Amino acid sequence: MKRTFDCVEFCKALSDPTRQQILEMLLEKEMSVNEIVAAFSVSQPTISHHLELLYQAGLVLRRKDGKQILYRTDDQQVYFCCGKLIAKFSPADK
Amino acid sequence: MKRTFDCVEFCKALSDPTRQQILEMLLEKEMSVNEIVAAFSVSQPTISHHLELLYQAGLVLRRKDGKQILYRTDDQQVYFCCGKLIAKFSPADK
DNA sequence: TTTATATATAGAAATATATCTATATGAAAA
DNA sequence: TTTTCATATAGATATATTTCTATATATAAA
Repeated sequence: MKRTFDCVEFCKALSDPTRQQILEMLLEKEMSVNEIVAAFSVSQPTISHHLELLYQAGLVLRRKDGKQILYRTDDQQVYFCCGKLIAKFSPADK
Repeated sequence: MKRTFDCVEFCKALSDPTRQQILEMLLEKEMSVNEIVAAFSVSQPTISHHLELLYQAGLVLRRKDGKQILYRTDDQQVYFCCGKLIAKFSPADK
């Protein structure tokens, strides 16, 4: 599977507490936007904005299911990115 | 060695290209502020600001040497933080 | 001591980000 | 079809971040 990696984009995607929580939630289960909204105290457009950002960074996957859009964390990609991060800043890997 | 870890603060510290470059440079060698400034095209106060941010995040160490302040990456801490990040978002660790 | 050098801090300006309300879009149900 | 529901987009606002210039501080050299 071909993957791209932009280390700054990856870290920016994780540099907000709401996005980190979303990503963590979506590790466990696929959820619709409304379900995610229900778990936070910010508006639906704000959640959609965070989801779009995570999607652009390649950290979540999404699919349409009727009226809903279901999101889930791309845990393989997240793992891949964490590996790249370690490789960049801990090359010796003590 | 006791360490603290704030996953959002860690990612924020890495969410800027200049700071990532600084951190990478300081993996290899200890450098004074002026030496770091010389490697970039931004002002000395801007570099000092980034260094302070990295320092507050615990990612660099510093010591005084005469008139100069020498900075270096705390590679143990960076490695520790990367580990925490993986643990948070890739708990299964496939 | 005065002067020069290295770094930090203060304050302002420009840019980016997070958030909101209002509305558009698109799909399913009535 | 029309209505309803789920999500996205547009546009505005508030806040945070990055950057600058000017200046303070602290150390070493003259």
